[in-house]
Amino acid sequence: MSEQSSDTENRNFIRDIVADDLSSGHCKEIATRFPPEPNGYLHIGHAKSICLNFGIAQDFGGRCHLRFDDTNPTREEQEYIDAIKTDIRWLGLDWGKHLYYASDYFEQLYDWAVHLIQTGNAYVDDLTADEIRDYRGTLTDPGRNSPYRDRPIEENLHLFARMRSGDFPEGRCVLRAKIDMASGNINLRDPIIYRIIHTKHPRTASKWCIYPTYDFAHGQSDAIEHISHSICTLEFEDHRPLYDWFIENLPVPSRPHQHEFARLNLSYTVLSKRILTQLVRENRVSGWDDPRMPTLAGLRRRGFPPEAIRDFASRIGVAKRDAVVDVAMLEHCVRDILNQNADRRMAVLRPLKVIIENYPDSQVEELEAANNPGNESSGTRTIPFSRELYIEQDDFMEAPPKKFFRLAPDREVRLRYGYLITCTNVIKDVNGEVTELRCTYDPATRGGKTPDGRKVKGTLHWVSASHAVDAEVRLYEYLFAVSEPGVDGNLIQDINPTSLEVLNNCKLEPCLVNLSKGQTVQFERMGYFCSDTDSTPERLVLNRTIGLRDSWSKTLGGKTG
RNA sequence: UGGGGCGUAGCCAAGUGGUAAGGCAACGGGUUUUGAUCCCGUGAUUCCCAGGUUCGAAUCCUGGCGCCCCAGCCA
Repeated sequence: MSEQSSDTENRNFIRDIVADDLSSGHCKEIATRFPPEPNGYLHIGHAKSICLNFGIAQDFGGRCHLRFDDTNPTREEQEYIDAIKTDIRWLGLDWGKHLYYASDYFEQLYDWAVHLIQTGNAYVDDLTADEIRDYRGTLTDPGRNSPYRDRPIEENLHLFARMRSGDFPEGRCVLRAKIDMASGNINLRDPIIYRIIHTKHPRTASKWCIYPTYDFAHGQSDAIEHISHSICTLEFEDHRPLYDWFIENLPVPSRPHQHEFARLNLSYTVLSKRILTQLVRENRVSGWDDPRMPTLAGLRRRGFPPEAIRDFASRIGVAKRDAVVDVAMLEHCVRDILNQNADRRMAVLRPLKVIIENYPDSQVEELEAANNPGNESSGTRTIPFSRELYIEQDDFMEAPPKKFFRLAPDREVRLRYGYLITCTNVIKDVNGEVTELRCTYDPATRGGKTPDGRKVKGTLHWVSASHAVDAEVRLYEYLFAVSEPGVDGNLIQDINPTSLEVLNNCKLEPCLVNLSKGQTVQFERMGYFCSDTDSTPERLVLNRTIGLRDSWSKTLGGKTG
């Protein structure tokens, strides 16, 4: 029953197809695959596909392969292969022993190409790239047959063997499937299936100088691995007839089927490997793992929990219509997980000195604070309280507007887990900037309690000045300033110039010196933060993973901190 | 003007002839030692449009309209 209800929750048209294929006996075992090309880092759009493919395998008792689609050595690198494996594991999915490479099948693929030649279904074409384009026709005009289309089989066999042995320079000739130059589907107009590339391959080194194209490699690799459901994105929809044509014309060991779904688009972000690569190459971000990047490496460094990304993937669903998911959905998933799991701490990002004038000069109290008030089992910690503190600059206003219930002259607020304090004096510099606050505290309110039942609207976070740990904190906003970057043509102009703000004078609660890598905590009232990879024991560097929801800034009129 | 897809609330998304699920966002209200969390409440007389079939249509039929993808020796 519970299995059924979870199936219902995750239900989508592809899972329905899988379920039908299983119940109709159409297939006995489910096998899916995630087939990245190692030419860039994985992003959250890939996460959607990963969760879909691995999720189906998990829920239907099947398996999911990780297969690198490494058929073009001019673009692919070992670095990407390693990064992709790291990212999938981090996401929490496991290919077990099923790690494959399309390049594992080069010999078999070559034999099948020969088979196509022998059956009169492929030929070596000497036309140049320009000529091939010209002969291909247009969307509305049919193509024309290449003059080399009817070469004798023996000649094709001989030429193809010479292509393999390196007799020709790149571009000299290609192997083409012989299908239909007049097809309305351009993919069927004698698609190229092998081309000459004299580039060292990350895995096969210099063994090959001809490489199969995606169309020729993908379906056959699926067949070799006995993939039952080959799930890909919509742009491959009109490749399906070609996918099927190869399967039908080759003695492959199984009969896989391709199914297409809509790729993920996210507001305020770009999920195009080409553009992400450009951002990295042009140093518009610090790298593939820049915390503003939608890459899994970036999200990880930013402090997004993998569970949140998986939850997001299941919430957005899978369908065939083009859609732009609101990034707020992702943020909700992140906050949801972090709210449950992140320990609470206090940190002042923009410090304002507060002196408690009636607090004994050398006294220090250790006050107890809950690590997570919503989760008793997370325990408590202790925080030092002393005469000199820091509070957030935004938490004081000399002339507060209505509904501002933080600190102001002659006002009383609660210091969380500390005491109630009242502001008695405001110290300013020559420019009139507030530099320090003088306050008094009520000794009867230790721990922030009000034994007399008095109501205090404002509760502020704070940190003891002499005990505070200094840190740099990096605040991030969307990398792009508009919800659909690039719609108006120039994507670079849509880059948000203030997507990174670095705060250098942040004051953290002492126990934060021990914040471990990969641990995300909540700074009360400020948001979720994690240690950055740049952090060292001498110089702490934290990232703001995401802020808390903030209805106060909304009432102020959209001003953000 | 060729071929392949898709149109259900601001954004996702169920629904497959029996009278429009759910989530996000937004907006009210309650609780609160985080203006957070949590809780409660508010949305489609209508499913791109127009006809038709039917007792009954988002679902079937016909005709429009709109959007996306395809002319790499990329994937």
